[in-house]
Amino acid sequence: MTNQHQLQLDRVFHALGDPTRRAVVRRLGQGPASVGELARPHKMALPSFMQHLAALEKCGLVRSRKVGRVRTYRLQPKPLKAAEKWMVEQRALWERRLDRLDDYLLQMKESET
Amino acid sequence: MTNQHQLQLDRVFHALGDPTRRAVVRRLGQGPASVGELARPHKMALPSFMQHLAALEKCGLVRSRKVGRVRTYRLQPKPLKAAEKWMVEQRALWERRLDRLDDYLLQMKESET
DNA sequence: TCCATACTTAGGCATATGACTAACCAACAC
DNA sequence: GTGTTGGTTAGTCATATGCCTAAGTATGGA
Repeated sequence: MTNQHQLQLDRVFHALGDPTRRAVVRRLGQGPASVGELARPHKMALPSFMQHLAALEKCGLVRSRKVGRVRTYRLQPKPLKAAEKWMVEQRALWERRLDRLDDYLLQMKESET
Repeated sequence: MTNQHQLQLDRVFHALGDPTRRAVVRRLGQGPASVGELARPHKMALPSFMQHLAALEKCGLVRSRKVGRVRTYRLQPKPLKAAEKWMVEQRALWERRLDRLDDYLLQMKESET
C-alpha cells in the first residue's frame, strides 16, 4: 500500500462522509448529469454545492467535462472499488480471526469431555 | 434509510478518512488491545491519539471497557458492514446501468445490419 | 446587440478538526 | 505511603471545512 493510495483512500472516505456528496454519488450512479441538475435537489447556494463537486473530483470519485457552458459530471468507478476493497479486506481478516477463535473455543469444549 | 443511519454513515466514513484511525481498525481486526498498545506505533501525543479513539467509538466502529486502569478496545462489526453495504449497493446500481447501456448499444449495433 | 443561462471566482465568517502541553486521577507495586 | 504506570481532562492554537453573498465570465438565443 503506497502513500499515494493511502492519501487517495483518505480523500475518498472523507468525501463519502457527507450526505450531500453521497447523494451526488448515488445520483451519478444513474448516469451523467450537469452541475445544475445535480444541484437542484439540494437547497444550498451553488458555490457551496460546487465545493462538494470539487471534493468529489479531487479524490477521483467523479470526473467532469465542459461543453459549451454546461459542465457534465460522471461517476468514476476505481476509487469506489478501492475503498470497497479496503473494507472487504478488513472484514475478511476480522472474520477469519473470529473463525479461529471459534475453533479454539470448540477445542477447549471438546477437551473438557 | 433513516436520518439516524445517514448520520451514522457520515461518522463512519469520516472516521475511516484518516490513516491513523484506519490503522487502528486494522490493528483491532487482529483482536482487542489496550489504549497503550494501540497508541505505541503512532508517534503522536497520547491525548491526540485518544481523540481518534473517541471518534471511532462515537461512530460505533469500536467499543471499549475499562478494567483496573487499563481500557481495552475491540472492533464492532455492524457499522463497518453498513458502510460496506452502502458501497456495494452503489456499485451494483452503477454496474446494472452500464449493463443496460451495453444492451442498448448492442441493440443499436444489431439494428444497423 | 442584448439578455438570460450556467457556471465560476473572490472573499468573508462560524464552527470543527487535529495537534500540542501541562496538570490531574486512579490503580498497582514496593 | 510513595512512586510508577496507564489513562484522562483542560486549555490552547493553527488550519480546514462548509456555508454564505456579491460580482464576474462565457455561451447561446432572440
